[in-house]
Amino acid sequence: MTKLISHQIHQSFSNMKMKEETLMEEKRVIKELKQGRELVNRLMNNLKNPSSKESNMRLISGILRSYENSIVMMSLDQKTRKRSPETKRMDPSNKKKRRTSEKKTSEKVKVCVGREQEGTSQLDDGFCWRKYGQKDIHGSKNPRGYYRCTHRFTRGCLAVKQVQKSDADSSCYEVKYLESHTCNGNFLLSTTKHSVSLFKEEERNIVPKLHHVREQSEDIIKHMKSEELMLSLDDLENKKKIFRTFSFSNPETENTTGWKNLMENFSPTTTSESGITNELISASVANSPTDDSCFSSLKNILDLSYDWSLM
DNA sequence: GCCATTTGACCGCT
DNA sequence: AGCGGTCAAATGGC
Repeated sequence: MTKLISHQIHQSFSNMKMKEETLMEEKRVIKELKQGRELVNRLMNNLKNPSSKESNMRLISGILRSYENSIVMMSLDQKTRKRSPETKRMDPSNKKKRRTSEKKTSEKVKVCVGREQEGTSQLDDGFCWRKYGQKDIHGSKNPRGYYRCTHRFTRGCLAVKQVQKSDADSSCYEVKYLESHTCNGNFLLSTTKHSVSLFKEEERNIVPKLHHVREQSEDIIKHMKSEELMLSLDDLENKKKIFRTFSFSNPETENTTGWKNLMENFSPTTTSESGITNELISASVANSPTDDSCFSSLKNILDLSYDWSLM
């Protein structure tokens, strides 16, 4: 009895912790926006007094960063706040309605097939996942497992995957990835929304090594464009005669034709080896997010080393 | 005791 | 109304 009570207290503390985290998140957003406002004021001063030594470009970069961080934090906040503990079960009369227009914007990406790992029902794709649900799916023999990134609350990573055992081949799993990992803290990578992972029995032991390489080269990657990153990985993979993961970069910053050409050059060897169909890749390209970002456009201008001091 | 998983309930969408 | 995705209390393993 006392054990049960203490456990419930513990759970309540966990819920309180979640609430605290939400409040802290709000404060961080406000702080971020205030910083942005401050930078705008300084930029305006600069424009009024051209003699000022402060770099306009640096100020603009700061403003963009501030807005981007706010957007990231707010989108996370909306998703995690869908249902609070006190709105459920505690007081059934105080049920909170879900917002109707809040249609999930995650890009449904891909289905890929993997093989069962001995002694575990999980596929090791190199990331840490936490299961948060399981559902029997209408018309399917096997239930679907719902996983999210372990770092969802600590690093705000929104990556989610769905794993379902194939009806046709019980040793195979269909894995669907929604959203991408942002837990590496790399915003360039965070805009890489689409990824396909393939899991083969003989490749599993290579996965951690690849992640080690990825972490080590994080600083280098920050200064690389996505295409370069892909090609580097491709090169790495070719050297080892393996292929496991490739990422679709965000077309916001890419030329679409160039992107498709790249994929066409990229896919023939990999697809034949891995079993992924060209249709899948085409669909993935077609599914690429199209929402335009003013920020990325501005960033492009900045990247082109536009001389802002001339303003 | 802590943490991950399980599982029934909740809720939006079609 | 039924389905699929998510939540969170309960449970189990270490």
